[in-house]
Amino acid sequence: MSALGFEAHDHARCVSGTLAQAEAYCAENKLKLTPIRRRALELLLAEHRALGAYDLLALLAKDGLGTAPPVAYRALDFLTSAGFAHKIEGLNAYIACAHTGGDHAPAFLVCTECKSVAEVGTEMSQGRLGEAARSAGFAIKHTVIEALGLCPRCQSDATCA
Amino acid sequence: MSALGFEAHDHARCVSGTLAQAEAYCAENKLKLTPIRRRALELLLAEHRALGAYDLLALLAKDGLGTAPPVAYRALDFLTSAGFAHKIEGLNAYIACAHTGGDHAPAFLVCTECKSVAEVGTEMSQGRLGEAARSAGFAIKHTVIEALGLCPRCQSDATCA
DNA sequence: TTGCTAAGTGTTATGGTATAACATATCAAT
DNA sequence: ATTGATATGTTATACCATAACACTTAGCAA
Repeated sequence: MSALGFEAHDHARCVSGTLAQAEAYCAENKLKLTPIRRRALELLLAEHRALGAYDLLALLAKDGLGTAPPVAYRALDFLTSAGFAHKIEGLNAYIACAHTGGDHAPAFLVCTECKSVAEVGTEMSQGRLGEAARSAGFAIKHTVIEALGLCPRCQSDATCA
Repeated sequence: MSALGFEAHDHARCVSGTLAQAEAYCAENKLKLTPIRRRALELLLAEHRALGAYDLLALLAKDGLGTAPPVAYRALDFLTSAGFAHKIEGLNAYIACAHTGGDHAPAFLVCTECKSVAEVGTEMSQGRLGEAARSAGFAIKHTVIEALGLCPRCQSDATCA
């Protein structure tokens, strides 16, 4: 799967591969990838687009893994803390991470039409934001960097509609 | 008022000056800065930090300017469309704009403790996001660029606590 | 002036997002 | 086996946002 994220790819492999990486990472780091958490990640990876917490909950419910909101939010908390998923603030939705495990400061291209997301690497201390933070004496804990718009596919759909 | 936003400044002037600019901008552009909208902007400017829609609504209610949520959201829609205010997605809150009027693609340093916000200029087509968008054929409509963390003041408070 | 249209406001109801709080269960380490 | 930490089940609630419809006001044309 390309870092740019809007291209076709072998999706089944992308899911199972990332899931395997997540398992390895958890084993190394004493994190527990419980059935709910594992399935939540699997679902996010399979959808390959940003899902709302309640969308995820509905999918988990189909598998008999829980029906109340905290089930979904706890799984998402775990996945985001572990770096397996990210919240897209511009959509109040969640996406599986394209680069398994650990802390990073990602940026996203988010299609508001089909909810597909491409993850782009950044460095927290780079760019204008980091520059501005340093000169203001501001301590960055977390960055939200998102471009909302239309992916190539949805652009063509729009022009033909 | 400095662009960096965490420094002391003559606040009464910063409020009245920006309000005057907003009035001028509306006059030029056939926009109607009605009493509710004007007061909403004034309140956001006066608070000088990010306010939730319901916080703003409570303040408007004190002035007898409305009690139901749509009152606040309509005012905020107008102010954000006109470029007089921005939504901070990371807080689901709203902040008066530091640079009156018109379209721009701002970035923010957001203190999660005291909700103060510094606005930093950016260019939509610059940086990694713009680069990535171009190479992916992605059409950016809007950017969300926020650094969440602690402002200088809240850092010192935290270390002393 | 009248009447039209577009924009703004008042209000009710509802939908969507997220968490607090507490009871219960599981598991690893002694 | 006991303990302590972590995970889960469940209820209730808080917070964020908008749909829909009635009514009013402002601007404009006939």
